[in-house]
Amino acid sequence: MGRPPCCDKLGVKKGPWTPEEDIILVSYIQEHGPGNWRSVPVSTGLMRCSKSCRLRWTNYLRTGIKRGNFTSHEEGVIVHLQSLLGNSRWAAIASYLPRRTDNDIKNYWNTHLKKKLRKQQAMGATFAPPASSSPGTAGDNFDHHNHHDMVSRADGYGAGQAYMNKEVSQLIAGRGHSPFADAAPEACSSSSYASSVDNISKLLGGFMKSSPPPPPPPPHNNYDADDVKPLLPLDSMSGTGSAELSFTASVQQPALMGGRVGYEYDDETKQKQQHQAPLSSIEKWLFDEAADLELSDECYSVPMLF
DNA sequence: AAGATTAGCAACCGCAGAGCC
DNA sequence: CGGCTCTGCGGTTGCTAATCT
Repeated sequence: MGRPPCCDKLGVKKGPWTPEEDIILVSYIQEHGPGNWRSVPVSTGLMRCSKSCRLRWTNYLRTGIKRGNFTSHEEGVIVHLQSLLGNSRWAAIASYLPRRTDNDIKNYWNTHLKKKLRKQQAMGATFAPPASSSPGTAGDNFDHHNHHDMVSRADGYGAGQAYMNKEVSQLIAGRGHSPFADAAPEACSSSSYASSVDNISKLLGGFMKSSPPPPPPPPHNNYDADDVKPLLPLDSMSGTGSAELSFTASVQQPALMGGRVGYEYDDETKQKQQHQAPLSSIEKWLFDEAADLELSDECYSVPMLF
C-alpha cells in the first residue's frame, strides 16, 4: 500500500534519550495525557519521531514501572506464562505483571530466564512455580512512590512552545544544584543516564519539587488484586476450554493505560468477579501467590498517572 | 594494564490491527 | 467500502558496562 514512514527520517534524532528530552516529554504528557503521539514531536519541539516518544514513555517514563531485579515470583509468572503463550505474547504476559513492561519482560526472558531454564533442564529439573517468594527482595527496592510523585506532580507545566519551564531550563543549563547533578554526575552522558532509572527518578523528583501540589487522587487510585484483570484470560488462550472468566470490554480510563499494560476495571466487573466461576489453575495460582505474599499492593496495583 | 569477549538493556524497525473519514 | 493514519506489538540491533584472558 506504500505506507509512509512514521516520520521523515531527516532531522529526527535517534539513540538514547537525554534528561532534557525526558522532562519535555513528561511535561507534555502531564498536560495532554498519553496518546496522539503524532503531535508530540510537533508540539514539544522534540526532534524525535512519534514512535520513539511513545516507546520512551511506555517503556521507561510511564508511572509505576518497576525495573530490574525480578523477584522469584515474577520469574515464576513469566516462565509459566511463557510456556503457555510462547514468545509472541509478551504484552499478554506483561498484563499479568502490571509494573513491568513487555520490553522489560522480553529482555529479561532473552537474557536471563532462557539460560536459567536451559541450565535447569540440563540438570534434569523442571520448573515449578515458586512455593513462595521473598516479599522483600531486591526487586522491590525501587522507589515507586517517588517515581509516581515525580510524574504526578508535574501539573501546571507546558506553557509555551517548548514544554519545559524557565526553572527547569535553568536547572538544566546551570547544573549547579540541578537534579541532574544530584542524580548522576555522568548525566551529561546520555548513555549512562539512560541506564539508570534512579537518575530519572531523582532528577524528575527534583524537578517536580517546585511544582504545585498534586490534585486529589482520582477514585480508583489504588486497586486491589480483585480489581485487576489481565487482558487475556489464560484459559481461552491455552485452550483448556474452561474459559468461564468473562472479561468485560469496559475501560475506565483508556488514555491512562498507555495501551501496553491494559487493565479493565469497574465496579460491575468487581461484582461479577466476586460471583465468577472458578478461576483457572494458573490464575488461581497467580492470585494466590499475590495473596500469600501480601503483594497485592506491590504487584497488582496500578497507580494512576495523574 | 590493555585488549577481547560477553552480558544486559534501551531503542529502533517493520508489520499488523483498529479506527476514522 | 476502501484508503489512510495512528498505535501497539514482537523481533532485532547496537551501545555500554562488566568480566575474562
